[in-house]
Amino acid sequence: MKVKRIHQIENYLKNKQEASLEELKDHFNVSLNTIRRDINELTKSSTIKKVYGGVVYTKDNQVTEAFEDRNVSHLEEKRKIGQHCAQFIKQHDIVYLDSGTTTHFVLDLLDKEIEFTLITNSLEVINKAVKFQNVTLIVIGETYKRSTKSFTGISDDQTINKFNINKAFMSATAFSIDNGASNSDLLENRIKKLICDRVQDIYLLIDDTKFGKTSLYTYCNLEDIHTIVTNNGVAQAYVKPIEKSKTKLILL
Amino acid sequence: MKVKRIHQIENYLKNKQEASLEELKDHFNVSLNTIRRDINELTKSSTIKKVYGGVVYTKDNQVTEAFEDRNVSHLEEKRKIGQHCAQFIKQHDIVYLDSGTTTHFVLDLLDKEIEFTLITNSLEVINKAVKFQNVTLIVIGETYKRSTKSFTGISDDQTINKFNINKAFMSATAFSIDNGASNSDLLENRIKKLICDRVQDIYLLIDDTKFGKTSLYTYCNLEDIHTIVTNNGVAQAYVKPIEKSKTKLILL
DNA sequence: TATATTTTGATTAACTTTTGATAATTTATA
DNA sequence: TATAAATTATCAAAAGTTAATCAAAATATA
Repeated sequence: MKVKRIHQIENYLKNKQEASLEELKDHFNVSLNTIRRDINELTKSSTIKKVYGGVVYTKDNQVTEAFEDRNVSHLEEKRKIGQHCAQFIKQHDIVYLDSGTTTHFVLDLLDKEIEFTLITNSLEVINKAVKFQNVTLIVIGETYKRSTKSFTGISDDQTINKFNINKAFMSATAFSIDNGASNSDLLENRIKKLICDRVQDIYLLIDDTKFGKTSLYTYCNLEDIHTIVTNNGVAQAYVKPIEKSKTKLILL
Repeated sequence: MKVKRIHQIENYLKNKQEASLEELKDHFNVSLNTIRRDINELTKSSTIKKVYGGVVYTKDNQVTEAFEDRNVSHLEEKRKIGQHCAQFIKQHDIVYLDSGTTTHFVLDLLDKEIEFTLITNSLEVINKAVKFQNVTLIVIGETYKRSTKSFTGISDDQTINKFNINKAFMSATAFSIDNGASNSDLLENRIKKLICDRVQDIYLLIDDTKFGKTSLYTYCNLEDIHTIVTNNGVAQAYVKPIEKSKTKLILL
């Protein structure tokens, strides 16, 4: 009985963040005394703090955007790569911005006056894009995937196929001369493939650590990529073949 | 409870941006002296600044929901209505949360442990829902509409029709006994209608100012609504007919 | 079933917060 | 600069909270 109630109290506090002892007494129909004893036990084991007259649940509830960025590797390279691509978006473009930790930076330096259509499946891109008054924002994908902060899973290919996209800014888990741009998630791969099949200019935004690797599913080959934007540090073994191809290489 | 009041003061200021000490004294029913002491504590921990005769909330760098809430009328009623509905969401429910300024509050007091599927077209709901680890989050609608912060326009009705939703928490521009729940945007109306045609239990979350009015398009009639949740202040002229109907009425 | 153990609620004394009053000081502005 | 209003500091009374004690009730164990 007691253990069960203590657990319930913990849950109650998790949701409400804070509560007075009076409130808990009424809610759990026990005496103030009992609540006190329960709270005494809880404060030992849980992240609950006692304050005069009540309790507060202390656990970092808010993870800020900046905090999330802190765990991104090669952040500054990615920022540079993304921001460099802002210049490629022109008036009346129909643009696809991929999910990932690089592509959303494209919007950071983008002129707020440009009118264009932005198609994306990335929640980070969506939240940055809503601030652009002249952007027509379209989301594709249905089911939210926490690990990539993107909406994956599309009900039918027609949803994507009806858009005439002229520029796509893509991310990738890996890139190699032979296997092109690849990633590891099947649902995401399906969207990437559908986009790349339809778009005129594919921009691949990857930092130098992605080169010479291959992930599970290829979604696009080297010859289909219009421009690769990356940071300086790519080995000559990869630079040479790209320079021989018709794909443009930008080293930042 | 001191801690609770201080927290409430902080929230109050987040919404109002600024307040005089007199105003705070009246709102929280404590002495000026106590408010002063509370403010002193708050200025240490929060982004609140003391000015002569009052306090101001200095806008923080994160995009807070509170900032957006600033211009919402009847905010406290809406918060109460939304938060009250948290209890209706149970394990394994498939829930639709409508766009609007009330419905997203449902998530504020919701148990983070409950596993359920959440379908929505509201960006505010999406951004609150991503913090729930046990929620399967599905977005419907494609094109972002700034005025309602929601995704409207769906490529085909099948997208919605494939979900078996059992509870829908709906907002409305207006509600009347004869014309039911109505709103003014055609694209939004289409989604609302599709949802209401398929869902088992329709909860209508509206503040008292919406009663006795009719907007352009009706999406749902009184007899189809399971429960109306509103604040106390609804005229008897509307309360009586609802109580006679099979629709439940909750006055907060 | 009887007995030990735990949990509970009532009581109360010790303690903390809140309050309002007063007086001295600071601040805004006419 | 004068004046009114706001602020700070201090204090003691009032109100609310806590922790300790103890007996009754519930529960577990022999």
